[in-house]
Amino acid sequence: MSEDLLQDLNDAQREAVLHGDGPLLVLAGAGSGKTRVIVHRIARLVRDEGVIPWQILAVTFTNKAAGEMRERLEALLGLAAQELWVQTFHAFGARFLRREAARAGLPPSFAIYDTDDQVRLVKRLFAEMGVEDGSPLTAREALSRIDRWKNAALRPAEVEVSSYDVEGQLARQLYERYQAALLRAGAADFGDLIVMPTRLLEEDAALRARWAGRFRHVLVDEFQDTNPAQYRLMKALAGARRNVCVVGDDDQAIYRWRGADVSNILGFDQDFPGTRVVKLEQNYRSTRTILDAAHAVISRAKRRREKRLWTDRDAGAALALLVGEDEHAEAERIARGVAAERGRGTPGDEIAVLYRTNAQSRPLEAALRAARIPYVIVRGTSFYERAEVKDAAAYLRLALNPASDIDLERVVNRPARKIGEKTVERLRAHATAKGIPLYEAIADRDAVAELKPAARAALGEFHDIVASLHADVPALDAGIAVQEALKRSGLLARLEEDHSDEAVERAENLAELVAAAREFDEALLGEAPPTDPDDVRPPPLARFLEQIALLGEADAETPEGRVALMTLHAAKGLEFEAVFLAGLEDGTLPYERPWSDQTPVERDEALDEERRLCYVGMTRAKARLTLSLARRRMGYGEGGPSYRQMEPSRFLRDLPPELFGEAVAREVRAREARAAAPPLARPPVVRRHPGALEGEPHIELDGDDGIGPARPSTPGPRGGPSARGERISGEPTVEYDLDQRPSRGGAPFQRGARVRHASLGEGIVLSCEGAGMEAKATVRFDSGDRRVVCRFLVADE
DNA sequence: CTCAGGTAAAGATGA
DNA sequence: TTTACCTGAG
Repeated sequence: MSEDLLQDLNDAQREAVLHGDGPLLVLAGAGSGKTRVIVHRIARLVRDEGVIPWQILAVTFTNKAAGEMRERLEALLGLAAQELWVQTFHAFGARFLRREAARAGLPPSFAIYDTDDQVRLVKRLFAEMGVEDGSPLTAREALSRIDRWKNAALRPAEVEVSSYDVEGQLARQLYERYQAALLRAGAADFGDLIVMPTRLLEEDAALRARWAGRFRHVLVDEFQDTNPAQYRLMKALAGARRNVCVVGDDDQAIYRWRGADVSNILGFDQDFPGTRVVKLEQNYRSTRTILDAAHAVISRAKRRREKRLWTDRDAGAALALLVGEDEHAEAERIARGVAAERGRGTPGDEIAVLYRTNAQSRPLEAALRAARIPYVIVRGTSFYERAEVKDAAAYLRLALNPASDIDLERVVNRPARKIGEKTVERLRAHATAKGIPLYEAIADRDAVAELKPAARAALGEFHDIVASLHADVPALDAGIAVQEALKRSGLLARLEEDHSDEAVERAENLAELVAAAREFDEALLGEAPPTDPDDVRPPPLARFLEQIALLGEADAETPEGRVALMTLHAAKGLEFEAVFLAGLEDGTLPYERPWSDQTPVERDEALDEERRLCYVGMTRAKARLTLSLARRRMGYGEGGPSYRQMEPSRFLRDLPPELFGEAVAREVRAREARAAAPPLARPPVVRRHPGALEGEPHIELDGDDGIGPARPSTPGPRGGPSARGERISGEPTVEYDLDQRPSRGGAPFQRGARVRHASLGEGIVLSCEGAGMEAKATVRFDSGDRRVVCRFLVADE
């Protein structure tokens, strides 16, 4: 029976799949078939061990991972897979709390507040507490402290802050009020979805017995990313049976900033004595070259479990490196590289462009669009973050729970009903004094007595809308509920009056929301009735709203044929034939905040995490990996945006030159020899490697490339076509123009040169004085003539 | 008191 | 570029 489940597994994988009861730690390197092991293990438990699907809990961190796991389980188990508890930690927490809402002091239809809601709530509370806007503790900072406490599963009363830590004291006070306000509004934040179940289980033995009793097996994916609260939750659920299987890789721990604690994985076997440890070190994804490169980067991390992935695949293609003068030139080269990749027949959805920060996506998008390459930006959320969609969601949440003040404040004047800040403020004063929600205050004669008749009328109208939604909508299917909310609130009508492009787009988004809700309803129809007697399922609308809060984009799949653009964080768990990793510069990757005040230890830890992030990115590539960097990048200095000279990433310097191919290695050796002697002025060298094919891995650089010994670089503006090694179609593709760089000093821009400025746009240089960093140019922009420091200008082609 | 339009400032990762 | 605050018109 289980034969087919064990086929095509290596020994280590088979050991993990076949492991019986008791704790199991699977250390699974990138591309080692980790998901396969979890999926096959679950399938085996159900098929061969007779474990009932709803007795198995498998938690992941991302919706993507949960979705993939569920899909593969459905393929193996069919309908039986539906009742498996396969979901993210947070989705599990929400599901748990819906059932145990009363114990947590929440209504079963509690809303889940996102970061935006949290910030608005904190600002409100700060105002109540008399904390000024310019306080040293911003709302976001305060929330990040609260978040940290929640990651440690601390309740407000348990938080200890030194009496000298004034901001900490304030944050602690805020935490108390914040939590009370959430409860009053009948809402939970992301942290609560973990903390509340954890604490309820830990403190109530009967409850724990019930839940730990029902889950005969608990599996945790991406275990390296668990925070202490999640760890305790897992432990409580595993109970005395201790059938817990955790799978992870400390080299891929990239969520330390979210409170993840690698010691959960490093110390697991101590916390669960008798743990069986299985290591998966054979990689099935990447070529040897890619693995060697990734290892060169990760092996220099300060704190890690020693291990090395191996493969029986060939060395494969050499790494490629692209160097651009600035982020636009870098993006152009990447676009050309992507085009070449497609030219050799790689489907678009097997190509990814990865970067550290979302801000890097803009020039990449522009370049891909210019090259007519279809792409898609993969982001956790975006659709549900749109203002109009959030407005609609706020009406729906009010329909379920009118006491949610944050939602009410959001939409009380949307669409505009002439209810302004002042009106709300007065209303709030009454609500606070009487201890009632805003919704009730609106219906309270005393509260609205002093308002102007116009405001009173507008509020009354709004109250009627919410009241009617509250009366009619909660039991309806999600699709109809959304439609009703859009209609009765007037959101859609107002947009349809307006024929601007923006309004049309917003209306389309709302239509999209209705469609998503209908789809959701249809998916529910396909649900088999629960065989689990304890399974209580909330009504469709509540479930839809929960999905919105937890899932972000309903469909995270890359549309067919499109090149995927995403952050390194979003790339975890994915794989592509060809990967372009952009921005390999110190400051970008590793990312570094120039003003950060970290201790040396914190710096080391942060750098290690950047290293792991780089490792994650590199190991996404199956066959070809291209690295790229920009010599300078637009950033923010004092006095607005300006170009920063970037040094090649230290991670690049960790890579052995041979990985870029023999030609590069030879060149680097030659340069090393030359570096011993003082460099003389030499004419630009352009070497072409005969016989290389179009689209082959290649390297384009002009001087300090990060491979081999560093050489002092010339500060000051660069640019102009001379520095942008042109690649001529059909020509050989390995190019170096090692010593080509603009002359030192002199006016950096010729009269008549086309230039671009970050905020002023394109222009033509009229005159230019000074030299180097201090040079100033008079430029004719569309908006008029301006004198600008050349540093802020880029040569435009 | 609301609203629209302008200006200054921003600076990372996600459930 | 986008977003948050500010200012003046209605």
